[in-house]
Amino acid sequence: MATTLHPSSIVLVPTSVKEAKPRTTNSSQKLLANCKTLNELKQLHCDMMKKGLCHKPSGHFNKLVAACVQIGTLESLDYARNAVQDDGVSMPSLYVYNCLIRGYASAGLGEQAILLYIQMVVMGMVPDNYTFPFLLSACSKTMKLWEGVQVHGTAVKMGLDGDTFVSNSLIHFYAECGKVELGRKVFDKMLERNVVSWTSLINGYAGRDMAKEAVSLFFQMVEAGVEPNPVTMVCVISACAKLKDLELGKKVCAYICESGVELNALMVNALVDMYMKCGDICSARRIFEECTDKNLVMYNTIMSNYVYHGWAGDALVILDEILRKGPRPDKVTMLSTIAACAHLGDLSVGKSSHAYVLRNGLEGWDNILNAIVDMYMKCGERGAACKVFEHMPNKTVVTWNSLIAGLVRDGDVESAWRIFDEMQERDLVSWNTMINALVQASMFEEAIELFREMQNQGIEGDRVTMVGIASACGYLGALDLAKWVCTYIEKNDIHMDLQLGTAVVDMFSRCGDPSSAMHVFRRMEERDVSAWTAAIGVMAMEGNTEGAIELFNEMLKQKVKPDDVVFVALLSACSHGGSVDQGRQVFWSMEKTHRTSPQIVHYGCMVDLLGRAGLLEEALHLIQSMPMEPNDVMWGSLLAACRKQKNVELAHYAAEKLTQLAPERVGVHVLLSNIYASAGKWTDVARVRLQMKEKGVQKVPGSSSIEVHGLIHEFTSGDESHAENTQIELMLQEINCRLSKIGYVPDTTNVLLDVDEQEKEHLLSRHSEKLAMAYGLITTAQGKLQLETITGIIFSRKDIVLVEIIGNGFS
DNA sequence: GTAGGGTTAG
Repeated sequence: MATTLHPSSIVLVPTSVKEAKPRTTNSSQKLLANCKTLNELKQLHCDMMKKGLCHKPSGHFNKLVAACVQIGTLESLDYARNAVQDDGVSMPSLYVYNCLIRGYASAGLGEQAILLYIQMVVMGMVPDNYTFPFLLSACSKTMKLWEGVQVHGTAVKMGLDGDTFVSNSLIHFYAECGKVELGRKVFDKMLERNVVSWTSLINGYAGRDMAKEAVSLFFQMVEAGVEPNPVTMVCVISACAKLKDLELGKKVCAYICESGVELNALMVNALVDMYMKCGDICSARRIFEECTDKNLVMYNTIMSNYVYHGWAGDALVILDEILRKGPRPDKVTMLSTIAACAHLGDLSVGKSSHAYVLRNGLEGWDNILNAIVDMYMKCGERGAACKVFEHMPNKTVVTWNSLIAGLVRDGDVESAWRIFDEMQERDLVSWNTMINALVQASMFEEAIELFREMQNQGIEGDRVTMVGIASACGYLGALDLAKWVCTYIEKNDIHMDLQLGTAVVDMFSRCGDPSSAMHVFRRMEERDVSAWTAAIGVMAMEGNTEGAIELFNEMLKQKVKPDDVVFVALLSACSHGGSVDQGRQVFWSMEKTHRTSPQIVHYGCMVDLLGRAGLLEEALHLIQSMPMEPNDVMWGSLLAACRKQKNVELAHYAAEKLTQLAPERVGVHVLLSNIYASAGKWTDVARVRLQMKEKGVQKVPGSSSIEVHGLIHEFTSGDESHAENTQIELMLQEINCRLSKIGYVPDTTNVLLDVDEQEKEHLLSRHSEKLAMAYGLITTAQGKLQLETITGIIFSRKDIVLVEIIGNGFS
């Protein structure tokens, strides 16, 4: 044995036990404490046993257990526990139990720690004020609230709840279990609070989405005269990072500078993270560069923040730096790297990262495999993703979510929905992924139905859910639902951030409620160019050119830089408002004032604007003179204008161009046939329709929907499928009767079918919008009233029929 | 002895 012993211990082995006993005791204990590995320790233990030195509950034995805990591996902890339990006769000391409980707790093996506690109590030992903090830390890691509460109860019974250490641990424990308010109660009852008490509660708030409370508690602490230490600083800085509040972060930084607390690596890292989360990259980089002992965590912080902000390329630049001069990348580095690859669609780096993960045995960590599945899906490598997925031993909800999101991106909503249905466990992200997938696939009613199902299962929507639902609602034009969405957001205290605010503005705009849209817009805390575009879109929807231009000028005043899209909204406002001059002005100002060249889409807007105004020649000239090749949209737009102006010759030319560019476009045939029809050229109509039939092109029938009591009812022209068709039929007769009484004569020029006048009138009386309106009139109280008074618009959709009626003297 | 940094999916 002695030959393999650590050299220094050989020197200290006594020659005579009697002579050296006092010295040996101290030296052996010192040796135990210095052991770096379990093997070293085992040998020493064996040696001491031979000399009869290591009996329970001697000081030697205590030190042995402490040394095992110090080493901290699972093996060393089990070795100590076996030593404690070996004879089952002699009683180990309380110190030994405390030590072991602490060891298991800090190794993350809370269950074992709790078992030891139970064993100790069963043996009749009385826990002390050291036992509880260790045990509570074990409980918080395994997140069992009821176990912690029992410990709390015992501590109270034993009169130890007044102990500062015990109370501090209780605060931490409750916060970890998500019950920070219980931690607050403990804090409030404390007679003596130290810096750890404050820090524990600050950290509890910061970690539970109550970062505001955390920062305010920090300033209360300073006011109370308690000096914060580096740990407190780290907690409060990370609270500022969570709030993304740069001003507050700077205030805390200023305090740190004043107080003279020395920066340690953790604080530097927290500061770098805070500055990056607040968007102040320069300050973050400066602090990082100035730090003389950069560690991997700091690199990881910068990388993950770059990925978070969507600057995946910059993240990979940092990776290069790590590989050149930094420490070896670890699993967190690789997680950010893989996420960056997913973002960039960089399959090559993605694949080598996957290989690195496998080579370095990092694949045991579920998160990294999830990220790999996600990366392959985002790089379009469905096969590779599925292969990793199939071999994953622990598929979590995140894994499934990545998969369904990937399928959705692939456009395979059907598969995504099937997997979603089969999922054993769904979280909010699963629901949001699926709801937004349906919205993207224009399956708006299904999206709303799924949202209802989600609520039925007791899950409430968040910001992301509501962005999807607001968008679905807008496309459906369901105003009642839109109002409900707005109330839901308020009631559930969902933060109206830029994205949600913009979605809600757009929703009201599409539902034909401009005043609600503008009300929401005016209340938005922050407005970017997309938000302004949505508001300008409200004006466009109303054909309010002046309003749109005013908003645009206001936007410029607030130093928001216009982008391509806002000009589209602006031009469309001019177009809908029939404001040709303003439209031209906006168009030319793009280059002159805003130094941006009009894109093809802007030329398209101009063609639309000129076409609607009947300036077909000017529109054609613009198409012919623009610096890029005209696309099918422009010709389509011109064609539509020709139809309105009944210019068959130009229509023919535009249609030809259009067919060359997009032979598959259904609209061309339909429009062309309609143009021929309106000019009475029925032989040409027949020819086009025959062509359509030959090519297998079918017009998707137009439909109108109406929302009644929160349900959407959809009608197509001549639709008789509705359950209440008989009543609808009666109402149509009633409407027609009333209309003719006041002298209404249907305008049949838009019925582009080769049928006689009577048939045209019949078709017109049953087109989809009229059916939807008739249904609205019989099903809503407001509708019934409307029939009697007919004073305004009862529909959420702008309704041609209604315009027709009002235009004929109904209002 | 109690409190502290970077972590995937929508």
